[in-house]
Amino acid sequence: MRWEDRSCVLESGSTYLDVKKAFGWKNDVLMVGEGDEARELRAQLTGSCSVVPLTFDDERARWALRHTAAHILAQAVKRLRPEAKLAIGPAIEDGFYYDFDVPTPFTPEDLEKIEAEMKKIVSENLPVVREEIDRESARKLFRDMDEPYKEELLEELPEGEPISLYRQGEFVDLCRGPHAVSTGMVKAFKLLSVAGAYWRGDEKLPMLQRIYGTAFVKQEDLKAHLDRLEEIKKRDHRRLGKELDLFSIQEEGGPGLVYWHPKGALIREIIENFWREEHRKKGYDIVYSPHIAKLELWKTSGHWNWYKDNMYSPMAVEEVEYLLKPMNCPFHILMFKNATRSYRDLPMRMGELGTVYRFERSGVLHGALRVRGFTQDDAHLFCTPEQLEDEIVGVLDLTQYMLGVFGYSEYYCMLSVRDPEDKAKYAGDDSVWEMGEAALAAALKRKNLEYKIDLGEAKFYGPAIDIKIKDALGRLWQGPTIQVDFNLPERFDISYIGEDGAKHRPVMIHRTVLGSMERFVAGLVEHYAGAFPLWLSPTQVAVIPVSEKQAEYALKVTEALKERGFRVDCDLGAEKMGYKIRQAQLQKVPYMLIVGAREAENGTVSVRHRSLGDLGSFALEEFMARAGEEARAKALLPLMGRSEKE
RNA sequence: GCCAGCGUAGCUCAGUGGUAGAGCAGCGGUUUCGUAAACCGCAGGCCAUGGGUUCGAAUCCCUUCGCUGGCUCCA
Repeated sequence: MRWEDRSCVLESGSTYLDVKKAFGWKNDVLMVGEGDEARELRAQLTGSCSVVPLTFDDERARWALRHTAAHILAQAVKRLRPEAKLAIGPAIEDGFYYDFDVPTPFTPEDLEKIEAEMKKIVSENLPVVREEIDRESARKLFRDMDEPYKEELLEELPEGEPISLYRQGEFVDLCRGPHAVSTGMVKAFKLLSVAGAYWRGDEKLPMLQRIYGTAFVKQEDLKAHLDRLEEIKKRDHRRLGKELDLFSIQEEGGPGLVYWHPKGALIREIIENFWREEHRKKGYDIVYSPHIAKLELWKTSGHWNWYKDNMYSPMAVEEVEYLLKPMNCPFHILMFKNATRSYRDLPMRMGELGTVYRFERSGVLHGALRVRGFTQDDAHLFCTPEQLEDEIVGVLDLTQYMLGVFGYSEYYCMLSVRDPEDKAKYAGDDSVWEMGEAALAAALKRKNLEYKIDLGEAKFYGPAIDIKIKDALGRLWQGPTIQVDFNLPERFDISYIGEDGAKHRPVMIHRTVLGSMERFVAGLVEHYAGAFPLWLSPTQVAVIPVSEKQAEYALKVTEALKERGFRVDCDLGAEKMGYKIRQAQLQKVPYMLIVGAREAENGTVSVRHRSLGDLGSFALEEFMARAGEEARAKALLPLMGRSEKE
């Protein structure tokens, strides 16, 4: 065995535990890396080779530890509620869960008791031992134990693969592994929540009780993780949306419908103006379309067939049935169709901030992120098949630029394609799907963007690029999507006249950059933790007089700022200055201008930034020039640092 | 939609069978203040909703609505 420049000789039948001992590795070693493989410590050596110790930092070791934590959870539940039937219990991103079928659901108090029992199991430091058995004995074992879900899982294991069990003390589970050596390794863990979850994620199957938890080797890592959860809570757009008075959802008006308050509406307006500007630069025509249309139109488009579950019931208008739009595409197609189009008109890029309404089941609504009425930054590009790839690249360019302005610089691209098992869910024949997928893939390649293939994620009318953006906390959000569609042009029989004078069928791209205004702004709130960069801040500057005596000067400063296009609040209330600063700070106003006798005399302002604090005094003109530049440049960070001045 | 939890003043929350409370916000005063909360007073609630149990319900039980965490589904 070799490790770095050291080596040791071990007898055959030794395990990686012996390797660990031989090299004197510390106790935080969870697994051993051997080439590309990660081995659990109790595994037998496969031969002579070079190895590396794997600790919690290694993803595989982390998953093994959390998987062991899941087993400890199951063991604790079995001790406290022997009648519980075990389903599955995997490690997941940031933690683990285990699903149980229990006659009465778990309560939060149960969670505490289970956690206490788990602590006991950890302190018992039970060895976690792998065992391989044949199918028949496994079948008998789980039948005797009365674990029907395990039996079901067992039957699905492919023939010929070894069937493995893991035992710790009295507990045994059907499991592929790998695991930590003993329950004692799971030093820091916490159960986080209980939730219902369908067996196999199928709502027709029984609902099980799922317990979520997380586990670490070190207590401080657990604490850091819990702090992060706190931070996520603090940034929650629902909380900040209320605190900053950006938007609300009114019970009297109905769930999933967003009310944009003046400050939120202002942010949205600024973003929309930016959006229009950038789209015009890129050769888009901006349009408006109605909110309802005849049922017949939705039959033609195929929505009535493929998208019915997400649409609201028809309403009768003079005995003709109309539907509220869940998408903008049919309207844009009608506008395309309204004139004879020449190849010279293509590509045609039709953009709209279009408000659509979709039925979402009550349980899925979530703040402004998942709602029933929302405004998409939608566009439909009509082009020739030859132009398709270039157009996709153009959309990717626009996307990258716009996201960058908001500070989203990392993203993951997914190529969403049909589920080959379930072609009935999609419209159109194989050849057009293949053409679409090829164009999307080629565009991604040209942009040097790495991507993963996402089976079954395509829309009903075509394949798509779905881009996930990473926010300030490293969380992924559904961002831009670009969909190729050969199907709707066919259904609406749209055409353009080619160079040859004959009719040809254009290709269509559906695309959105921001997604929806509701979701995008909610995402931004969390991304910025409510502290919008200057160009987006509803209030950019708060003018705060030191005392009433400077009210006149404060108003003069305010007027000057307004004149220069700043969004300003002047706080002339009877409160003390400290109070006003606090209010502005809590509202996350970027700049506070404190004006007292000194400033009034010299025509200056004392500048305080919400995150940099007191920046000293500036001539009003200088402040306006620099803050103006910061806003104009859409800077993500303040341009007025103290260091620069001194 | 399903499972669980929750719903008390504009907001954040106390109150678990015996007369509805606090802080902040609001309003009225006093204070004119130098970088994150001045002081005094006033007002504010059909305890989400409808029903039941009880001498008596914010509190216990059921209904409906909404919210939260998940499952399933999505911009």
